[in-house]
Amino acid sequence: MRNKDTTPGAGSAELAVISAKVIEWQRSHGRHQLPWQQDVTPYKVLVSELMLQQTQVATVIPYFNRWMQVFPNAEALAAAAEDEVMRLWQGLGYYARARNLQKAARYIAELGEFPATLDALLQVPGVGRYTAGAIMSFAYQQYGPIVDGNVRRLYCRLFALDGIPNTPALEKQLWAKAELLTPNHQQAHADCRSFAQGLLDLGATVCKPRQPLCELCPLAAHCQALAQNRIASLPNAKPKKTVPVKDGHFLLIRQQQKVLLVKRPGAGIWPALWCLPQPEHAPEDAELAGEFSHQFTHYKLQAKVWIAELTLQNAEQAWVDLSCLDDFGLPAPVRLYLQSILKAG
DNA sequence: GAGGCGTGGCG
DNA sequence: TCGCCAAGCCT
Repeated sequence: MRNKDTTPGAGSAELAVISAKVIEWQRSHGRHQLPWQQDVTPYKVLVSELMLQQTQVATVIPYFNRWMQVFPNAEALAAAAEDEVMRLWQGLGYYARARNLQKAARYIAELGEFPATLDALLQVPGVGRYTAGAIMSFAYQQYGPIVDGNVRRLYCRLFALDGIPNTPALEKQLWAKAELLTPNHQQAHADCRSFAQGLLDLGATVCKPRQPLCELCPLAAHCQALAQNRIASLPNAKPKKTVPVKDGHFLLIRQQQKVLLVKRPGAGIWPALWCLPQPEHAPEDAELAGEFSHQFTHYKLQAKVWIAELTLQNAEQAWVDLSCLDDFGLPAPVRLYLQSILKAG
């Protein structure tokens, strides 16, 4: 019996048409948002993809350019001091990425060659399933399925997937679609890079979270959510969780224009960054120097800064002139607070 | 496998 | 002001 696919909108022939349309759209409409996509190297893709995790392109660009000036290759990064790595990453957030990136550079330098298969890339620190696929697609122009926030939204609409976001069940469906839809470099004329870039750009500029531009979408004829008039309700809303408020205390220990900073531990919040000392509780009989608050993804920090005298600090420490803060990697809100002191005189 | 992990932009 | 979102990964 002939193998005939009767599934509406999900046949392998239609999948091939869809991926071809993504590539064609990318070639004619796609933007080259990333200036380093000329002259691609695996190291550049690794650096940019780590920086781009949960971070928008416009934010990453200046960080990437500075990074490549200082650490032009994996060997330079492998040999760098941790403080310099953190200084260049400061302000970008999710600081474990910076530490992972240096671990990755050391791993690759030790390996002697850049990993070039999905399985080998997954062994690299900081590289997960998405990043491995992105490196295969962008750096090697080979088969590399990707599922990120853009692709998630696009596939949920295109295939009318109405699972609950952030659940293994939906993730499994999404990756299954990605593996089917992603072109293979063993096929003739496969343009794996344009497909991956096309997916990301379509998600970012057409299949947007709010007010998607379906009239401009090259996949509109294949979109099940559009056909079912469910564009506005797919993907399903993420279950929302209330973020707790936490109190935090910081010590301002000054000698004229210098403040005492301590290096934070390598795990938890703000790993390996320099920061004002943080006691468990507010010191007794201390004068309040100031306050600030900071909104994290998972909680809100209400911080009080207390004027204090020099005491023994159980951490690496440094006296830092307020005019030299750029020499250290600091948490963004702490940097803001210290800059306000400098401004006030 | 659920939760921790930053920061900035935008409606 | 507030909530959502962003080229996710690790434990």
